[in-house]
Amino acid sequence: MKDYSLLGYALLGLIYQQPLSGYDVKKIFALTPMTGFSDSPGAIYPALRKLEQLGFVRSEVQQLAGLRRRRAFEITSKGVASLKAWQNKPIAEEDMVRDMAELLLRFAFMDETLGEERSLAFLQEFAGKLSAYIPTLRRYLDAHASVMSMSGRLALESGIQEYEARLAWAKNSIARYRRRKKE
Amino acid sequence: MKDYSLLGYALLGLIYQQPLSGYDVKKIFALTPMTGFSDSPGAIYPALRKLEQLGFVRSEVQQLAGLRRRRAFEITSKGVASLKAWQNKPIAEEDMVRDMAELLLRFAFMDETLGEERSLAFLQEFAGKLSAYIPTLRRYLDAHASVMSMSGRLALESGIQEYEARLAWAKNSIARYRRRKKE
DNA sequence: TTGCGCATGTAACCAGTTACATGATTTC
DNA sequence: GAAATCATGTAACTGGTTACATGCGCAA
Repeated sequence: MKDYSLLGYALLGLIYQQPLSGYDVKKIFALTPMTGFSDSPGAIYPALRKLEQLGFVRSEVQQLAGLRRRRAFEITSKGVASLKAWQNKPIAEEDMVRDMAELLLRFAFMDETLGEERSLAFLQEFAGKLSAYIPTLRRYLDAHASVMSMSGRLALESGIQEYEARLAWAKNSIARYRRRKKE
Repeated sequence: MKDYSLLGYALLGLIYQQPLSGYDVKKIFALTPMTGFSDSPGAIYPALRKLEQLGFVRSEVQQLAGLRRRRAFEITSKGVASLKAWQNKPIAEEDMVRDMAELLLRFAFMDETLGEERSLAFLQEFAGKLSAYIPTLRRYLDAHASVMSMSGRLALESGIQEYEARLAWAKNSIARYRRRKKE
């Protein structure tokens, strides 16, 4: 139930959707926009083992006719509970600063695990935190712009605009969930 | 000259601007938007040591009247060369996928180290790579949207919009450098 | 005189990287 | 029968995390 690595939760989220082998995961990380995660076996196989030791997944070696043997992992009820708990955590300011990717990952599987109602609530919380955080960055920039180089100012500006883009995205996404609810 | 950790280059960039102690660095990481870097001593002091072993910085213990002793680090010519080489590397597609933060960090100190002309060229390269990369993500989304949950689609959409925001930023920044050149 | 901020460090642990290693099956 | 792909693993290393540990100087 404790904090676990981002990779661990990504695996849990994927395996929640359907049982997967290490190689399946490798392909997903290599070929879909879930890049950012390494597709190296040295990352994936030990992480799956770890999840198994924790009792979050169980595995079974399959020897299907004509196919190579593969070890398929499926999520356990304990794993589901851990995944949901992680997704349900309140959003900390820290997460926004250090780990935007984690927040997006928490959200990515949320419809499936917690339902659309909860996804909407998550977005509202997210938008609220962003609205509070962005002005602190703007204030910093305004106060220090005069002593920064142009590239330094622009780099900071880029960071701020990233947050603004996320906020716009969140608002738009909220609207989409609301529209869907009405239908 | 080899690849070194992001933290290492961040330290090099900061120390390039002015000599710093470990505690100075800690404050910067804690109090400025250079968050994302841990301000824990267990991260900072060993990293500074490592840079010193590599010959990229040198340090000196200062005992100023009335003040606690502090070890101040300053960059060496070898450190400057390493910093510039890192900033000058061509932008790889991989960097865009895995390490946007690294690209922004390379740019953040660029005016000071390489000059505005080079900063402009970097932005042009960056914008070019983004323009090529974004459509591949869009195509993936279009092809797979029908089998994804709403939260899944939106999470991917969020990633794409982040890249679009960076591209808009880069174009706008290019215009700013150009305007400045004319003046 | 207590406690806070300055200031520097070490040690145990852990996750991920790179590289190595193996072997079956399918395709050309 | 060679090469590509499927498929799973291990081992050495490294960088960062958390937690611990120390001690000075200043202000209340």
